[in-house]
Amino acid sequence: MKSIWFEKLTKNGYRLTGPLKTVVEVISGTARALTPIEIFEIAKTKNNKIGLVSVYRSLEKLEETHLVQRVHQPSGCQSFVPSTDHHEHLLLCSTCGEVKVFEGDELGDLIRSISDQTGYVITDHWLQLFGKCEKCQK
Amino acid sequence: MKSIWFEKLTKNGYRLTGPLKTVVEVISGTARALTPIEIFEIAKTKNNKIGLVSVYRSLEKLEETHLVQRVHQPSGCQSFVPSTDHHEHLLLCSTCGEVKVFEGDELGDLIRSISDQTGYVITDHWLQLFGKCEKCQK
DNA sequence: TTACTTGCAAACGTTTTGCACGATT
DNA sequence: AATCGTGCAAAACGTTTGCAAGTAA
Repeated sequence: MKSIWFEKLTKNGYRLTGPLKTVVEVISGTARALTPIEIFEIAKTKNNKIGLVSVYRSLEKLEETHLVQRVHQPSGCQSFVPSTDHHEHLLLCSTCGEVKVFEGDELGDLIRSISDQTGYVITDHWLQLFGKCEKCQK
Repeated sequence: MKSIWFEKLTKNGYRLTGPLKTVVEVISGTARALTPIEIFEIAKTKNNKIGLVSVYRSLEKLEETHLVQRVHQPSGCQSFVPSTDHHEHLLLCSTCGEVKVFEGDELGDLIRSISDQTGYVITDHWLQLFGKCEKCQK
């Protein structure tokens, strides 16, 4: 997984430096949405020279390369999760922060109907589900 | 409309002060999502003594009373729109920021199926559409 | 060798807090 | 009269920027 990330980053013209590789390691290997500061804390255990600024700059590059995306939650909108090429939606555990991805929504009819009613040209949509994962139900 | 807002705020134990009333006037009378600073700027034209801090504190009360809600957009998550009692979704114009509200999503089947697949208890969902309003299409 | 990236420090913009004064109930 | 809300100033917070030094290509 990491090597695909590295390849895409290189293809986008970014240099594969220590800090960027560390951030990739941290984010690509987690199931939870992480904030820049959480990423920084974990990254420091792998590379104690890394600066918080590099985490922000790495996130910019990863977002630009569509390898990560920002997650919006009632509690805040600073955290990031790995992203994929295809259109997808998120299912978030409100308790532990675990994130699952799903596809296959049947929003076509709804979108067409809202578009007809409002005259809007609809270009994008966000769908997110919130709940409790199996572990956190106990 | 404003008087209903005042009533609900009073019922929640809040005092009807000048700044709060001004913020209600501003938000209840707009079709656009407004940031605290935008609200402050408009509020000053109606009450030049109002402070930005009061805008923040009024928004807290209005959110607590479920009269406004925060809007999440790719460009940021600081703006607010009037809210209603019933479950609803937003349609946003990415160009002018106009917000329309709609109900009646048919997400039940999808939610049940995702719940079965993942073992999550799903408690809430967000659905937002982005597009261009009729004016901004020209 | 060149140009991108780094870490640090400082700047920035938004939001929150402490406090004495003022206003609502 | 009691308590809640105000405005101001200062602090806190997350994020961005400028810069000289370091490093990948």
